[in-house]
Amino acid sequence: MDIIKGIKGVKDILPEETPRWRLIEDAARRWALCYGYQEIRIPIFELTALFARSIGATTDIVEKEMYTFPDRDGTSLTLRPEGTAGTVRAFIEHNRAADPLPQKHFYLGPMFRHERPQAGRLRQFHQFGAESFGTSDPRADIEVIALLWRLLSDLTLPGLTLEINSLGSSGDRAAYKPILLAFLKLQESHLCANCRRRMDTNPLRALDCKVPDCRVATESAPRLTDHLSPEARVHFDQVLAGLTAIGIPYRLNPRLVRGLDYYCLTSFEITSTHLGAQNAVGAGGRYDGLVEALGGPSVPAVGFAVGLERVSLMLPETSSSSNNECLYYVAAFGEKGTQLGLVLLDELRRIGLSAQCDYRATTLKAHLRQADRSACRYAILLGDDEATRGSIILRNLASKAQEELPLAGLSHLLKARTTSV
RNA sequence: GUGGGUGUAGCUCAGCUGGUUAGAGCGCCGGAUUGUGGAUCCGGAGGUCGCGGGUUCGAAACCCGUCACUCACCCCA
Repeated sequence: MDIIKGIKGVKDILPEETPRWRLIEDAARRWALCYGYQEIRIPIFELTALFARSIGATTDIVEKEMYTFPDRDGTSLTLRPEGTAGTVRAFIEHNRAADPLPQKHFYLGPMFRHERPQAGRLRQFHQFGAESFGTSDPRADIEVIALLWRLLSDLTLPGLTLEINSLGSSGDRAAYKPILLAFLKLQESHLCANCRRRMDTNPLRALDCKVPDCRVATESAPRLTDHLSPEARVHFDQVLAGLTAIGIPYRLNPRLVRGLDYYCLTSFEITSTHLGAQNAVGAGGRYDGLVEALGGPSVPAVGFAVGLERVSLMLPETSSSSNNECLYYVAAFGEKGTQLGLVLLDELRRIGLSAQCDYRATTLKAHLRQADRSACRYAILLGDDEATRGSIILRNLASKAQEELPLAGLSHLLKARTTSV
């Protein structure tokens, strides 16, 4: 019979890897809480219409990357391809705008996109994201970027660069588009087929095309940042000044155009030289119109998302080991020893001392080998000799020092010792 | 969706221009040590050579197809 295998692009995170994931997730939670963001847990699937309306009907995500399926009554549902849409939906649905506190949320969990897998890209992948609602002040942009930057720096990820741009207001982009389009028309013969198509759909995307000829052709293109309204210009300058004030280095990238429709004004991306072709670790921006577009009140917002697989790929080995450790190995063998060992093991665990045993082992030698492998601190030797004496031998596996202790009340004695240290 | 690379033991990989019983290292189990782990030595288990077809006296190797994995494009975290 054929074995059933996992789905393409969907990976198991095995026990050897979970400590590094916990390290990442714990750091993300810690930093988010530290910045005053509260965890929100939103569903893994939503009505398809939510994503179509928020992300943009003509984006690749919506056009060809969503896991969409009909519910039993025919309603179209979709596994979430990102977290902002659901967070905004929840924000509107529960009328959070009425809450006087600043609404700052973070989330952590799996996302789904039907793409061809490659290094740093999976069909089920994990994101940590933060969303700040209700504040149009540039300090909110700075705060969000700082949270992202401090988190990634804390994890000591190598080769990080913060790139930043302003997309202006929707009005700015509307005014800029014909100017850009006129320029692209002149260069049309030098552009790739893709970019020629983009001239009709989303001309801004031609600016961050990776085809070398296109880069050359658009080198002297008019810049969106030169066509910002005074308000957008001030906002952008304040964000940059704030980043400088708190010591976060950035690089202006006038070509940085985010793929999702809902972004406006500040747009940023953190890349690393230590990833493969997918070098973006985290990215985000401001999306002032989204809440209203989804039927809520007019509420400004800014946020980001980090790809946790990409963080994991970059995480230095040194920071993630030394976990999963167990304190006691109960080496119970022989007829009476085995019986007493079963009880002792349970007593240790009930009192909160981690303990394990390999039930397959029948000899002391086999037990000690397992104790060594499982990296326990101590082995408790309990054979028939000890059983008749009513004692055990406590062996320090590192120093090999042994001492005989009474079996009665052993778990309390050991508990008292570990807490007094 | 498009292109390249790779599929041999649990893992990492050898395997010559086709040649007889398919190999190594690591890991695993056992023994040397009848109640003391890691080191050493000895022994053992473990393989539909991704799958299907073809060429051939003979295929892990050559040809065709197919699937999987992987990297890259598109795009994105």
